[in-house]
Amino acid sequence: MFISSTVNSLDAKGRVSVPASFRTQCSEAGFNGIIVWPSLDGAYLEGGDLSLLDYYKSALDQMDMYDPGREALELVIFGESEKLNFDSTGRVSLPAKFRDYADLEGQVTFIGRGRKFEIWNSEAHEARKSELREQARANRHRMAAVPPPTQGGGL
Amino acid sequence: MFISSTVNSLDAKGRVSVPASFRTQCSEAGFNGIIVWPSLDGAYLEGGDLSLLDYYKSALDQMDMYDPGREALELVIFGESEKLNFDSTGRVSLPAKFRDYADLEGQVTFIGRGRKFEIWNSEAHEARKSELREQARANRHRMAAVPPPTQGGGL
DNA sequence: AGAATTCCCACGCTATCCCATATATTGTCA
DNA sequence: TGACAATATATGGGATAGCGTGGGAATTCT
Repeated sequence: MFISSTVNSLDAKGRVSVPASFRTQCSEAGFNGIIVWPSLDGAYLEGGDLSLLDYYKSALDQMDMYDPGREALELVIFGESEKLNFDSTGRVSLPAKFRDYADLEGQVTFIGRGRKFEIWNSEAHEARKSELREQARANRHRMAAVPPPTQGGGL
Repeated sequence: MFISSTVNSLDAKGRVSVPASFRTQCSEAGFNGIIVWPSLDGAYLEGGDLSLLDYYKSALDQMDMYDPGREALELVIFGESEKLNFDSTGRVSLPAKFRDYADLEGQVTFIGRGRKFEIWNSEAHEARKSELREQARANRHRMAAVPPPTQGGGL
């Protein structure tokens, strides 16, 4: 599971160290790197290990082969993702299109989210943090109402 | 799996470099090249590796042998496909009928879709991108909750 | 022969690899 | 407990190999 937050710095070549705990997590999944894609919900990136794509593939294979919804999902999930290998010191280099999309430069924050994680411009993430806490506070009572987690979870 | 998108340029001779990650994928499937055919859904090409044809064959074998729909599908899928070999630098040369069909010249975009990939005129693909994301957003909740994949995951 | 296709080599750019240094964390022993 | 050593982690920069691209030579087809 991806937990905790870390802020690391993006260097001039577009490289950033992936937090060590995330790295071991990913390598155990069979690929020495991470899968990254631009979020559908805002100006930040999402990432995970290889098993996440297998998971999506299984889910999509259950939909009709020419369902337009399936086609759109495949194009976005697979078409906009990148496999980024770790170098010998545990960094990945983020393609320019991703840096632009999420406005990344200088400090970058990795935030664990269980099955996946998010990558934010550190300032932007700080800015939304208090709002996030309020929202969590308002919703905390709903937690008891839901069944225990099933495997998986949405995009 | 075919993931990520790349834009490469089509030269005066009708040649285009296949993205390196797609190439290794295809070669591992046993044929040093790609399978390409005009899409049934629009002015673009679809492609994949050798295993994709097996996949379609299995799917078609589940239909009634003399179902006219099956005959049509077989004729289109197998009849319109071409096997395109890589040259020593990893390019294929797209036949004129394909370039015309998909209006390809100048910049060309390869988009991974998991089991297969699409080849678009780059401008045309850029134009549909935002709509695609919206559609994916609207459909993502339809992805079934499946148990995590066992291992590997075949295609 | 002419046209088109395929093969082959050469260039430039970029991403990747590798080593060196800085910072933080853990461990060991007096 | 405190100081020092040893390990793990993060960062910076130079060297290198891989990839995409263009163009010429060889081959095939008509």
